[in-house]
Amino acid sequence: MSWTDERVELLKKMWGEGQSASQIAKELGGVTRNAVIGKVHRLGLSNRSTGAAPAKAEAKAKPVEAARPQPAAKPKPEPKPEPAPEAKPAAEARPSLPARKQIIPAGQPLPPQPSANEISPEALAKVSEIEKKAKKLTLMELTERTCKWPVGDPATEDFWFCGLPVQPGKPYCEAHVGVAFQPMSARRDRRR
DNA sequence: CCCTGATTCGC
DNA sequence: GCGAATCAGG
Repeated sequence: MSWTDERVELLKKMWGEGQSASQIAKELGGVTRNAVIGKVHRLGLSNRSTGAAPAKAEAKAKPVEAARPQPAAKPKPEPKPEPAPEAKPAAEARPSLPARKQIIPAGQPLPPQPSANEISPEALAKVSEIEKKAKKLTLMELTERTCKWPVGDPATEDFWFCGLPVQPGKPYCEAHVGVAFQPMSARRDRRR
């Protein structure tokens, strides 16, 4: 794979959004995170900071990158528009709702979320506890080693994945493994 | 150990 | 220019 215009563009975009090099590499495909980082540096956009530079000791006297040969064929005069958020489909008109009410759908509410059942009270407590510490990852941010336990209502903005370190070999973190994999013995409750 | 970006240097 | 290897952290 080579750095085509499109790929470079995506790279710039994602890097600007604060995505990690490895995430960008995965998205692009055919490149490693090293390649991404290398390209980032070559493009001269390694510094993500906006003015307030960290206390890094710069030994090299690097003036300012400026003269970029641009053959007036690119309708993109602006170097950096701004890290605008992704386009949202709908669901706006929510400037700020600090005291948002609990949205409890009627009938069969949420998708089968194994919790909410009668599992080990301890396990449940554990879950509700760690969910506060969850990293709240988005779907794209999940990796092989991040807990993929969904939290919240997918139809809402209050939806994210746990994201804590997974239990080796499992798709979930320790706490969520606890509620995900029931020995199916604690559920002899048949009559209802 | 998992991850992050930074740098070097042979290609 | 490219990116694997390596370095230096968290």
